[in-house]
Amino acid sequence: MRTPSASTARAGALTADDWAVRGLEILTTEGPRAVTIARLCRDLNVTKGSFYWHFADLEALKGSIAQLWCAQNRQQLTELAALNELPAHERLRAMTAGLIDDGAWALQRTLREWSRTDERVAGAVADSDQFVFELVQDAISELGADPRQARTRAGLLVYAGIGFAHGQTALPKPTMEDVDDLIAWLTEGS
Amino acid sequence: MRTPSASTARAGALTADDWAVRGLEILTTEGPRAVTIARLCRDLNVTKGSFYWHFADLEALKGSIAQLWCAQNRQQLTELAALNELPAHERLRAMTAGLIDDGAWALQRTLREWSRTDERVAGAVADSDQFVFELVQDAISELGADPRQARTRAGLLVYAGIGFAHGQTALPKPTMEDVDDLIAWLTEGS
DNA sequence: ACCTGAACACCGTTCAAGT
DNA sequence: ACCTGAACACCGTTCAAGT
Repeated sequence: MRTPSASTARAGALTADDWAVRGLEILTTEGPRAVTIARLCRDLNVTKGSFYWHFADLEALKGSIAQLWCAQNRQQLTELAALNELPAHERLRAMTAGLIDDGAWALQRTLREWSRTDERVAGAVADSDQFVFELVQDAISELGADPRQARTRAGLLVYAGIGFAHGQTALPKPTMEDVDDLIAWLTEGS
Repeated sequence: MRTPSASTARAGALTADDWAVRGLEILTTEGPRAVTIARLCRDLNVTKGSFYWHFADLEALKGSIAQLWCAQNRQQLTELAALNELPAHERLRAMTAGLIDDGAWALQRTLREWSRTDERVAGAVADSDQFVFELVQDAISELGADPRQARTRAGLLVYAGIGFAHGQTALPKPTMEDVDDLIAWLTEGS
């Protein structure tokens, strides 16, 4: 990733990827309001003109950042799915537990926000959601639900996960005990 | 609402409320990016200095807009709760149906976004969530769930609703048939 | 009490010109 | 191919001055 894409690139020259990497770093540590062209230029020691050679506009950068995030995210989820050895029940439990105390909501929220104004971001987020949905659906299926049940219940769970990440509201935060109850109930016969 | 709050106010003078009302209009019809001080000044035929007499900064305006939205929202929900005559089952159905095809997500999404940077907005959104949660919890209770079940299941439903509003992703959009299934299943005994 | 007018800092975007 | 430098439009914020 550190090597320039084309062999003709000069020594200190930047790649579009360099901008995206630094952008994701800033987004992660300082939030969306800090991701600005002027700020990136300061960090990378170039002027704004350089940015506009690599990207059409700010939206395009957001798209690249989103793709980077999507790749990382996908890998993390794949590791999680590699818990395939565990019984489906345990897999579900691990996924929801990860959701509740993981600090990665903030990123996800911002990406969803961006996806409203940028097609590329929307695509990356949709990919991620689809991936999670299938993991959950498979787990519920293995526990003996018929296909229709597995689909609607997986949808309910995944939507609830997204809602939990976006809520952070006055609603009661589920305890691990609640989660166990819900999973047991989700995976009962109809 | 059109009459100035203080009796000492001059004829053409603006109220803080006037700014909030116009702000909510713009937010509703053109989205969050259009809600800008300069734009409001154009619409209201005043200069920016006028804005800063009424509000400390842009965040303060957002807070006022949020409170306005919260009031409207609360009233709408109360009407919905006035379906108290209907069996609880029908109430749940009406609420979820309203969620699925209502076009009011966009507003809610923006308000949640704003609530991350403004305490007042966060308060208004929390109020709204709490209100919905109690409606759902009561309905589920009436259908014979014990208090603990009612709490966790209502949480699951409400979070799923929030997630659905924020998702708009690649996930399957639930049909009304799915909703009926889920409600029936939600309100079964453990 | 309520607003104007002018200023300032900051950001996104464009583009001719450099190497 | 990759970047500088300077310009422009636009927005948020401040503040002295007006009525």
